[in-house]
Amino acid sequence: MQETLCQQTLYTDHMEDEVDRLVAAWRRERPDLDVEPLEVLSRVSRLARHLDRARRLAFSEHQLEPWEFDVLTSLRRAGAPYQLSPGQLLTQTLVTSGTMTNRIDRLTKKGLVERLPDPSDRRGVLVRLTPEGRDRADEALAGLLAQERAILAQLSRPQRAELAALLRRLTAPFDNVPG
Amino acid sequence: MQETLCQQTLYTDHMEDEVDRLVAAWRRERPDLDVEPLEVLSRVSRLARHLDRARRLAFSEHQLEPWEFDVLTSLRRAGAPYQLSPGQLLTQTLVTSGTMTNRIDRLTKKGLVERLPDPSDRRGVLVRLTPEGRDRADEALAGLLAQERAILAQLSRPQRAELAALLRRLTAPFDNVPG
DNA sequence: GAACTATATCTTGAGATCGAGATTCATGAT
DNA sequence: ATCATGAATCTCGATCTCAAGATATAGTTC
Repeated sequence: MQETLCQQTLYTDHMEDEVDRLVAAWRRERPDLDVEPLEVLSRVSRLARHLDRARRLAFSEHQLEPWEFDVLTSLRRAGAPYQLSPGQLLTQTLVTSGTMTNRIDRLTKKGLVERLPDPSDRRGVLVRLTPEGRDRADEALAGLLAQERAILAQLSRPQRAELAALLRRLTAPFDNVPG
Repeated sequence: MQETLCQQTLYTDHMEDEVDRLVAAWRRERPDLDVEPLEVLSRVSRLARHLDRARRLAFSEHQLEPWEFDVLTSLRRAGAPYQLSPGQLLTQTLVTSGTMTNRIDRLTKKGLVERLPDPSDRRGVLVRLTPEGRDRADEALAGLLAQERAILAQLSRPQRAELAALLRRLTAPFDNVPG
């Protein structure tokens, strides 16, 4: 079973992508450099951009922007009463504090979240999902999962698990240190 | 050798990351949904954002922004005479045409690229790297590769190859169809 | 309990991106 | 030749993001 997995992955399906062309170009132009790192990390960056575009399309059916989705779902999965501090939202969405203030302002105007004073820390604020915000998040999530499933159909289930495990080893250092 | 690879990957090093927490939260809040796709694609998106931040830092030593690096290196690896059409730059950098026009304007002002009329198509333009642009690209690339190597040190060489192959299967459909 | 240091959030201004539409030229059919 | 269609690039306005600094409050040490 594991051998099958590896053989599949390592030896079949050599359809080229832009990164193959990019790496080949570097090897021609700069044969003195080892560009192996690009094989992984350029693919990550490019795939993320493709995903952004696809998500923007998927969400437009629900009149949601990707950034709105990110904030609303962070609150949604926090569980009832669906509230987090702006600081917690920062670590989930990986944007700066100025950006988050702006996002909360706009979502408040749209009636999808509301700001409450933090009862235990007068410096702080809590952002809470409104019932409408919760519904919008749930709808959009279902759509996103359908789209992502289609993209991942290129891989078998064990391949997806393998991929997730390899990626985790790269993300964990970022997520677990001050970063 | 392959068995070793798989065993390592599948069974060791279970340091958690934000996506593990995110997936656990969804399974608690929405046990009716299958959120397995997030294990892969949320990691891709988040890792890309971490990489963006790291790149911005690495490039600041060379007074380059990530977007400048992307354009300059696209031209650099095209080989002498280091020129491409704006359209070719679009497919490499995955931005819109308005963005690319703006980028070329700014790089021209900085003296890193220049615009030439396309001799074979009077609608078209060619963007050419200046000698200084070429040097800046080469310097920054070396720095980037060093940084990326450090990030990838979490994985063995065969694991990196495996990861690249799995990612290729996801990027290839985007890169090879109209998209 | 006063002074410091650290934390949480917000404000601001500059810059970058996007989408839609306009412009200019190429290509192919009639 | 003329027209229609399509392609390549640019223009423009709105929006989004970031970085740096400002403000207010919490802890901590003496």
